[in-house]
Amino acid sequence: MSKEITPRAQDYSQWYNDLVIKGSLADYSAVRGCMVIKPYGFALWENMRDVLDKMFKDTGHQNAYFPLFIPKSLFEAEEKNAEGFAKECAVVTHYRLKTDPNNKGKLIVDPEAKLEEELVVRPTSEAIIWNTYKGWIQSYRDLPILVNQWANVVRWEMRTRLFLRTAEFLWQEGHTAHATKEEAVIETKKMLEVYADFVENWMALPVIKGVKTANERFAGAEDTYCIEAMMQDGKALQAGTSHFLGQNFAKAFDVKFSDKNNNLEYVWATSWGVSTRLIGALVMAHSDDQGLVLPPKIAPLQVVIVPIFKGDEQKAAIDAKVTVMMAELKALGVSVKYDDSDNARPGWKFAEHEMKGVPVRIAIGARDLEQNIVEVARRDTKEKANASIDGIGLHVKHLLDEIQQNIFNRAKAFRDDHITEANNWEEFVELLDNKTGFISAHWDGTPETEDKIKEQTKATIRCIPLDNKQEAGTCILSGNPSTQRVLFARAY
RNA sequence: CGGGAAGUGGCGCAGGCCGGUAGCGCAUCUGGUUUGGGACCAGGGGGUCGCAGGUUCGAAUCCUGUCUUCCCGACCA
Repeated sequence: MSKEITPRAQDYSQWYNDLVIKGSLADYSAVRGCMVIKPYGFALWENMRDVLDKMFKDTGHQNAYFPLFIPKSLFEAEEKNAEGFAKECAVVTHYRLKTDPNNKGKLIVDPEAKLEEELVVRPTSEAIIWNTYKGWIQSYRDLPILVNQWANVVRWEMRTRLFLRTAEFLWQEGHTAHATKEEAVIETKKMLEVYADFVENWMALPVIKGVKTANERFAGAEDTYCIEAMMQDGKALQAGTSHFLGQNFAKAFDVKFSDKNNNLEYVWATSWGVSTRLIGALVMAHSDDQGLVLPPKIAPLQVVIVPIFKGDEQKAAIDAKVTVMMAELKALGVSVKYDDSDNARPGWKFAEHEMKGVPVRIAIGARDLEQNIVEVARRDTKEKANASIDGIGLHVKHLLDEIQQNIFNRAKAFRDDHITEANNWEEFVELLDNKTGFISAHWDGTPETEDKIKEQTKATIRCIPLDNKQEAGTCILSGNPSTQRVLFARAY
């Protein structure tokens, strides 16, 4: 099997596909736009999910599960939300197949089994959840409701890409209900912070926290907060969103509560989500031409040990040492695998584990045993160094921390180096054409201007950064006055 | 959905124009030698050529339809 990866410089898209497939994260399937997540990729997702799930629970949320199908009449209740997703909904219209009388052994949809009402396969769950919340909420004492769901959703995209945009994807969606606007806004921002914390400190991916413009806002939201990450080709990738939904869904589904003064009020809402798309972000942000580079804190496997030996005697001596090292590493909470399979030679194993992004590789051979050392190779820099077997556990544990930090620093340095200010239209266009990355520029605040810029350059406003510096300026396109810079980029 | 490319043993490809019953490399299996950056020798197994029709004595090859994938757009997390 060819294991060569297309170099980034040659074809960035192909490089990405190669990483996902040859790194054993996922595979194409027989289903249009849908991928198979392979065990290694799913282990990565499980690690991410577990950390996030704990963070949600630590902030007071509980998990629940709502139906995959949403009756069309419920789905259309919140008009903007429905409109926003209408173009990409899969719809169930029948509930039965039957054998084809004209074609033996084949099945056809039974025309007599047409549903009274079509079912929309959820592209997001606000509708079914708010329809449910109506029954849960009568009094201010029932609030807040802090619920999260881990689920799959379907969005029938025109063009799909592994992890970045698939017709079906896995995600979590938090849906909360509150008595006051203030509380809902606080919740929205809190969850944005949780996402930023997770993506930066676990995935080692620096993000910019911000607010979306009206054009880029979630359908049905009053405000969409987001974290934006930069990929190695300079394009932006929305890594997570947290929406303040106002009372839109409460009004659409008639969810009211009695407050302390016995006034009937509409409930305030938020929703927030991250998806398997984060895996795509991870791959594109850190990896290189040799394969994946995974942050130790969420890597399915942190350390691999490769023996190098001639004959059974040497193997036995190495095995004995490795057993001790493995115990030491495991006691420190490090995940480690001893790759002593006999069907591949060391060089092949080295390449294979680099491809899969295992953060640390330990090689141990007969001549190392004599000196009581091993060769420790780190994936992020590909540096190799000898280390004493005594105290190897702590040494590796510290190295994993260092790798985690280094991957983050590297990504952050790249990102900071690729955010450039543009002060007029010529500079803006020049930067887009000649330097990849984000552009910080003044904008007059109107959707019309934003649309025109998108039309002419394919660049969109990724966000208005939170805590943005206020400064007087003029819009790069219209020349109208502006009070702050916003971030533009071409995006995934 | 528009433009381009592609689908042939597990993977990567050749063959196709000019129809005659499928080949190469890697992987795999057996035996042996090997093992400090993707080993070598010898022998073996595995494919109704994406799917469905059609033309023909005969189709991987020609025709029609269809599905899927990749790249570039429009749409989007």
